[in-house]
Amino acid sequence: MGDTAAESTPRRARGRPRGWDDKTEQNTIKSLDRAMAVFEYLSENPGLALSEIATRMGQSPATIYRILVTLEGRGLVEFDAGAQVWHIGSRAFVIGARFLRRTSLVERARPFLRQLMEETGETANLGIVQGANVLFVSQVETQATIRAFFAPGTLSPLHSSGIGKALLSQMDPARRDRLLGHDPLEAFTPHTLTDRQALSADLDRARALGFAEDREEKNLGMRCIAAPVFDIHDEAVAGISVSGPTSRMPEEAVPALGRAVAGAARNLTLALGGTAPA
Amino acid sequence: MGDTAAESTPRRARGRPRGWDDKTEQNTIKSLDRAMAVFEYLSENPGLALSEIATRMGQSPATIYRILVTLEGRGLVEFDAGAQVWHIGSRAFVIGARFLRRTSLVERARPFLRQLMEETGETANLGIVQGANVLFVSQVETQATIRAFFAPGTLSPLHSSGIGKALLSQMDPARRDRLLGHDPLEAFTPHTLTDRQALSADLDRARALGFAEDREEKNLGMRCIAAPVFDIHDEAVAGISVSGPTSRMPEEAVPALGRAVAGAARNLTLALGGTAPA
DNA sequence: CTTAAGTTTTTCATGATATGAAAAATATAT
DNA sequence: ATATATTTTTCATATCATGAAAAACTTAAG
Repeated sequence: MGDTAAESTPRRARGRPRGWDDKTEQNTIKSLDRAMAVFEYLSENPGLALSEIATRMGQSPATIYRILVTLEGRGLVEFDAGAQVWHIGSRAFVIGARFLRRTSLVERARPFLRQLMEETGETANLGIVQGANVLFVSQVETQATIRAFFAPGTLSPLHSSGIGKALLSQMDPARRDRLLGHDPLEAFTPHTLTDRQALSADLDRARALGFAEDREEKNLGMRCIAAPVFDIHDEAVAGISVSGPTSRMPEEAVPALGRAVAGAARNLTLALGGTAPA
Repeated sequence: MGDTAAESTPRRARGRPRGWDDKTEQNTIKSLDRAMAVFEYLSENPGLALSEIATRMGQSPATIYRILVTLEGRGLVEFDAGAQVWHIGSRAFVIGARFLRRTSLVERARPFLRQLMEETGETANLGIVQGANVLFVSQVETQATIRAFFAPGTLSPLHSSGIGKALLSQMDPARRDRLLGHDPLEAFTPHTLTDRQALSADLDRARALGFAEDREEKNLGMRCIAAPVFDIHDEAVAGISVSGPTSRMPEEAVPALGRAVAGAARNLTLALGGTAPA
C-alpha cells in the first residue's frame, strides 16, 4: 500500500551503526506490524465483519479479534453493533488530525514540488484559490538559465493560468460562474481565452485529461501545465504546475509533462488524505 | 448514520458468552496496547525525542525505539531528522480521516458551512458529540487575516464551547447531567460558566433563542455562535457554529449572526431528513 | 585533535505472551 | 427444533517482544 510513505527516510540519527543499508528493518515488531496492517486494511475497507477480515487477510479469526478488541479499547476502531461490522474510530481521527497541525500545505507540498522539478527540469509551482484569483504560494525553480519566473505571492486570474484552469475544471458550475463573475474576461496575450464557450470547452478537456494547459495565455513565450490537488473533503483546494519557455515545452512533450504533473498532484492529494481521481 | 456511537459500546455480538460484564478486557493484546499508548502519547506531545518518550512513559528505550520504527514503516509516525524528534505521520491522518466518511454528515454539511462562511465572513465549524466532548470534524475558514484557529480533530468540553452548549440545550436533563459528570466544570477563561445554575440558565436561553453563544468562555478574545442540527430521529447529533475574534463579533451583530447560524443549521437538518424546531 | 557526555541502535538470553486449533457460546435461518 | 454461521474463549506451544548492556554514533568541550 503506502508506496508514498517509502521515499527512503534517510534517518541519519545519532547512533546508526554499520549494516544499515542492507537489512532495512529487522527492528520492526512483527506483531505490531501485523496489527497495523489490520488497522490500515480496515480504513481501506470500512464496515467489514471480523470473519471477513480474517479470511481476506489470511489470519486466524482469534488473532484479528484480539487486535480489534485491543484497538477498540483505545477508540481507534469502533464496532457497529447493529451491522456487526468494524470501522475506524473517532480517536484515530483525533490522533491523525495532529498531523495537520504540524505542517502547512506549503511545507507538505515541498518535497513533491522538488521531485517534479527534478523530473521535468522545469520550475514547479503550487497555487491556491484566493477570491477570484490563483495565489502562487510556493515554487521550486529550475536550474536552467532561462526561467519562467513569477515570485510566490503573485496573483493571477483564474481563467488565465494553468492552475486556475485546473481548479476551475473541478468546480461545480455554480461556483465556477460565481468566481468568474460577469465582467468580460481580461486578455493578457492574444492567446488568452476570453470567450466563455471556448474556456468551458478547454476546462472540459482539462478534466478529461487530468491536467490543464496554459499556452501562452498569460505571458507570451511561457507555457504551463497544471493539475488539481484534492483535500480530505475531496475538494480541489490547490494546484501544482510546471512552467517554462515554450521552446522547452513543445507539443510532443506535453503528454509526458502532463503525466508528471498529474502524478505529483496525485501524490500530494494522497498525502493530504484526499482521494485521487481515476 | 448512527447515533452518537460513543456511549459505551454494549457489544452484543453473536457469540458473547457468559462472564462478559465482569472482566472486561482480558482479550487485549498487551504489547499492542502498549504500542498504541505510545502512538497516542506522541499525538498529545508532538516533537519528542526517543529518550524523552522512553523516560516519560517509563519504558525501555529499546522498546520505544522498535515501536516507533515499526510505526514509521507504515507512515503512522515520522522522524524529523533535523530536530531528531518524532511526530504523527501522514498515514495516520489518512486513516483517521476515514472516520469522517462513515457518516455522510460531513459531506452533507460542507456546502452549508461554506455558505455560512461567505454570509458571515467568519470561520464556520461542524462538531459532533464524542463522549463528554465536542469533536470538531470540519470547518471552512474565513479569508480574513485574523482567524480563530482550532483545527479539525480538536476536542473541547461540552460546557465551554458554543456547539457543546447548543447540543446540551437540546438534551433531556438525564443525559445532560450524565455527560457533564459530577466533577467541577473546568474553567478555561474567567468567562467560562463553571456554575451549574448559571450554565443551566444559559442553556435555557439558548433553547429559546435557537442558538447558543460562547463569549470568550474557552479562549479569550474569541467568540462563537452555534446552533444544533437534528437527524432523522430528531436527535441533536451535531452543531454548526461561526467563530471569530470578539472585535468582529460585537453585541449588536449577535442577532444577525444567530439568525444566519440557525438558518444554516436548519438547512442541514432538513437535508438530513430531520425536522427543524419552530 | 582528543576526550567526554549523551543518544540511538544492536546484540543476546530469557521469559512473557501472541498465536492458531479447536471447542464453547451465541445468533440467525430454515 | 435443528442446522448453519459467526464470534469468543480455552489451552498448549513456540514465537518473539523485552530489557540490560554494549556498541555505534553525534555533538560539545577542552
